[in-house]
Amino acid sequence: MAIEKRMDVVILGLLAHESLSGYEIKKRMDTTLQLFWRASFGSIYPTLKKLSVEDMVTKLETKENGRKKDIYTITIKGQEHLKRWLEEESNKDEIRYETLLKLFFGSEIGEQGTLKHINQFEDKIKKELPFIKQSISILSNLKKDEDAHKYYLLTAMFGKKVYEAYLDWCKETKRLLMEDNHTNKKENR
Amino acid sequence: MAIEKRMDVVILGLLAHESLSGYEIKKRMDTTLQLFWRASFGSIYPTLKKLSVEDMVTKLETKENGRKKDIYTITIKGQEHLKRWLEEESNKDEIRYETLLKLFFGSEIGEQGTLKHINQFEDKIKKELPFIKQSISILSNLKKDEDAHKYYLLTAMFGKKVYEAYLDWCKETKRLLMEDNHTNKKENR
DNA sequence: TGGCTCATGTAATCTGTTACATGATTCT
DNA sequence: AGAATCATGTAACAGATTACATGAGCCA
Repeated sequence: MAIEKRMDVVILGLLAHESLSGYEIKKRMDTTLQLFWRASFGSIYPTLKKLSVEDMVTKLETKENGRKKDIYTITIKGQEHLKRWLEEESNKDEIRYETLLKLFFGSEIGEQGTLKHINQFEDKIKKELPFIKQSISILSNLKKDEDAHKYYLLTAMFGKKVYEAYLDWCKETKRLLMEDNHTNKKENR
Repeated sequence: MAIEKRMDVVILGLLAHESLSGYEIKKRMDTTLQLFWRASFGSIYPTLKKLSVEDMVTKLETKENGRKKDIYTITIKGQEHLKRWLEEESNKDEIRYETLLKLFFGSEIGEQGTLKHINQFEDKIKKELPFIKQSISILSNLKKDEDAHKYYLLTAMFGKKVYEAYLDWCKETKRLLMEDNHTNKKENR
């Protein structure tokens, strides 16, 4: 495995804040954690079952207006497990940008193809950045209420910084490619 | 699988530039591509064999001063395969920072534990940044010689920008955590 | 009535890592 | 002589995705 997603601790981390169902956990992954951690149902439900067997969580079958739902709550043992992991040093940071890989091999498709990738990347980032900024303003107000929000804010700020660096790089890179292009044209005269 | 490493196209991309052995490919992964793409022998050799069967590459058993070595060369078919992938839009960009995940759950271990992670992260980045800068200065001089170097330079510049953004964020985040700490102390009096 | 979201789950499959095995050459 | 690097390879294993299956309630 490239880098594990440590489904056990991600789920425990979410449950440490509030009890949730598998479906709700998935929603968190698609929204709050979306920036740096995603997962599918095919890994969430089995992990929940595993955690249940290991007494890391307890399952409560509820019914909210006729609709049934399995709510999971973290146990002391689960909290300890989470804390142990949280206190370990991480050395598993990794970025994997397919865009970057394509750029690396850019000479195979030339300037035009490369520019297309950069523009696509730029568009995606520009579209996502407002959502991050919105999260930041919401979390800035909320952070006094609950300690956890302060930490959510830090990760959102990370996203903002990094995304802005991306945009910066896009601009600079495009200029660099254009310049070279211009120089080459002159030389070809 | 979270996100595929597309061993086929990475290897073809490297071979498009120069013929290499499996061992040398691994070295490229550990140095040049290290920033955003890594792989183990356990995936390189089987992929090489697969590509060979599919006529994407040809294998030449050589002997360099007594030491034998299997050099792989890309074929026309391989080049076409690579180009097809290069021209597709990528939508598989993903960062997975375990550090960030630990920060997200920071309220579970408190300020001190969180600061430790930030410092460890900062140290790692500070240690790696000089290497990126060095690559940039080398590639800046080389880029006139060979077209490919220009594109390598772009990815190195990406690394620099992002790493600098990380350091910026570390500084800001530490200040923010300290400030809050100070405020709380006053309130508790 | 049909489509969407809520809600849970599993089997097949894929992909890549880890760990091991083997052996030659070069450096100290 | 022994350690490190060069060099190739494979089997066991793990971890997660995809795709599918199922069913209930809500909205238009």
